[in-house]
Parts: sequence; structure tokens; C-alpha cells
Amino acid sequence: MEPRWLSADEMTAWVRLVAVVELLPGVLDGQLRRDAGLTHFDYFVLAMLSEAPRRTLRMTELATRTNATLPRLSHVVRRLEERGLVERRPCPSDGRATNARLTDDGWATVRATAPGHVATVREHVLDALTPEQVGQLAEIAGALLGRLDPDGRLAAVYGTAAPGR
Amino acid sequence: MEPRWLSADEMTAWVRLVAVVELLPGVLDGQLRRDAGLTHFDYFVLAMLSEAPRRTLRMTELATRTNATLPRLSHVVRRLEERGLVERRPCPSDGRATNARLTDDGWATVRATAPGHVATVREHVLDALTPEQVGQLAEIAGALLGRLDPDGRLAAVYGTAAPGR
DNA sequence: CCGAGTCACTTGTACCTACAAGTGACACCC
DNA sequence: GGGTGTCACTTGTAGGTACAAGTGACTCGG
Repeated sequence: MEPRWLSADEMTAWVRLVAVVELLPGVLDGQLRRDAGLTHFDYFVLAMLSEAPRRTLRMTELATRTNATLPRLSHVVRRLEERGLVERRPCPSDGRATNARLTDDGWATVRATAPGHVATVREHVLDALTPEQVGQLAEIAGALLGRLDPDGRLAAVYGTAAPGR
Repeated sequence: MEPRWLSADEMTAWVRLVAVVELLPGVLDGQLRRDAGLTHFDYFVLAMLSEAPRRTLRMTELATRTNATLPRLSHVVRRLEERGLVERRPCPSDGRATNARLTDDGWATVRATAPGHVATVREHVLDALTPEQVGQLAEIAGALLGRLDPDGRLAAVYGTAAPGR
């Protein structure tokens, strides 16, 4: 089988996108690790909790929102718990479930870390684009998510409605 | 310090971009791992070699093109060498350097793997976009790379874009 | 109830990556 | 032409992620 190859325009877009996907995590991880001793995934976990009602989420829900497997999340939350940023309690209404809650220390950490993180995002991404391009990027990324996340598992995070479903 | 926060449009674009960056590597890795037993980074290393003259590159050059640290590349190439896909030889002109060359087996592996990889890229990325959006994506990603890769270390890959193969 | 099946999570093992230290090889300079 | 410093890599060790198996808790048919 021989699928149609990529045109020059497609190749350019694809190769650059791959480069971005390769470089961006390192930039984010580096800044957060230096400034707060957190990996980007750690920060994302804390951020998801900070936006949840009562700063609490069930492990399963937290796993889908962070696109993590349950074992991975379990390990990460255990480490965050050892640092006092998160606490786990058995869910009163379902004995199988565990609720993860952001502690006051964790909340303070998020508030202290967010400005530097936002500054990094501005510096390396948003400020490089025109307002028009920001809109185009939202459209394009939305379209990609329709393919990358057809079940909408992350839809609760990235907002409303991929057009694909 | 309080940097200006993100506008609603910026937040949408950013959150979606993060989701893409989070999901895309998993999709690429999964397909390549299932079909060829290669990680996306492995494949990228082989692809870079396959496009180089005489299918040979010095380790340092290969590291910059793949955005890898030298230790990481050293481990990966050792494993690829154990599988017979790559071979290493001391550089005759500089005793410090090592040349990595794609073997015939490695070349065959790349040729056998590329179509499935391209199909995945089409399915999950390019076919989700209009031709106009493909152009916009190239522009946007190019702008981001100006910030993410200011020294142009990866420019040899995404810049000239060598659409030949 | 009671047993099979599923769910929600935890633990254990293997792999991969990052960081730090070590080994030759080259370059320069007096 | 030794001494110093840098370069190009390799090796060793620690930390994080993925996959597989295990443990209680719920559900539902009989």
C-alpha cells in the first residue's frame, strides 16, 4: 500500500509542528522545575484541582482531565501528597473511589507559580503571534483535537465542543 | 510581580495547544511502537540519518537535529546498533568524533515504516485541516520556533524543509 | 445472600531519560 | 613539547513513566 505522500506545504507545516511539539514541553518543564520544583505534569494536576469545586476531584476524573493513566496519576499524587500539596481521602459515597484535594499549601504553591508560568507562555508562544494568528491557532488546534481526542476525554479542559462530535 | 493575565481568546488557544502537545506524542509513539517496535524518537533518528549524505552523520550533529542531549542519543544509538539498524565507526578525520550510519536493515526499516507513519499523520493532523489552515499552521509554528529555538539548532530540519523525501 | 464480574485504585517491575562524572583526542601557547 | 583547556563522546546512577498483576468495593443474577 502506498498512501499519497505529503505536498511541500504539508511537509513544511508538519515538520515545524513536530519541532514545536518536541521543544515546547522542555521549555515549560524547565521553567517550572527551576522555579517551583514541579514538573509540568505536576503543575497541571495542581491546576486542575485548583479549578475544581472545593478543590477536589476523584482520581479517575483527574486522570482523564490530565490525560494520564491511573497508575501514573497514583504515583504522582503520592509524591505530591508526601510534599503536603495534595491530600487523599476515601470517597464517602463510594468506597472504591478516592478523592484528591488541594491543600492550602498546594493552593499557595499554585498561586505563587502561576505568574511565572504565564510569563513563560507569553514569552515563548502568545507574544510571538498576531491576534489574528491566536484565533487561527485556536481553530486549528480545535480541529486537531477532534481527531486526537475523538471521545472528548479532555473536552472538560480545553472547553466547548470539538466540531467533530 | 503580576504579569498581565491571558485574554479569553488567548486562553482558548493556549489550552488547546497544550492539549495537542500532550496528545500528539502518544498517538505517534503508539502507532510506531505497535507497527515497528520503534519509539517516535527512534524513528526520527533513523529518518534523519536516511536523509543525510551517505546515510551518515556525526553524533553531535545528529543530537542537535533530533534535539537530544548527547548522553540520550548515545544510549538510543547503542540500542539501535544492537538491533542492527545503525552502526558506529570512529571518524577517520577526527579521532574524537563518531559517525553513525544507517545500515541496509535500518534503511529497509525506514522504508517499510514510513507509509504507515505518514498515514497516521494524515489521519490525525493534516486531513483535519483545510489547505488554508495548513499554510497558517506553517506560519504559526514558524513564529513559535523563532522563540523556542532562537539559536536555530533545529533549523537544519525545519528550515530548508527538503521536501525531496 | 452468594458468587461472578466489573470498577477504582495501588503496588511492583522494566524501560527510558536526565544529570554527573569519567576517558581519550585535539588545540593552543609559551 | 609538556601543560592546560576544550571537545566528543561513553558510562553510571537516580527519577519518572508504562505495563501487568493484585486488592478491596460495588453490582447484579440466581
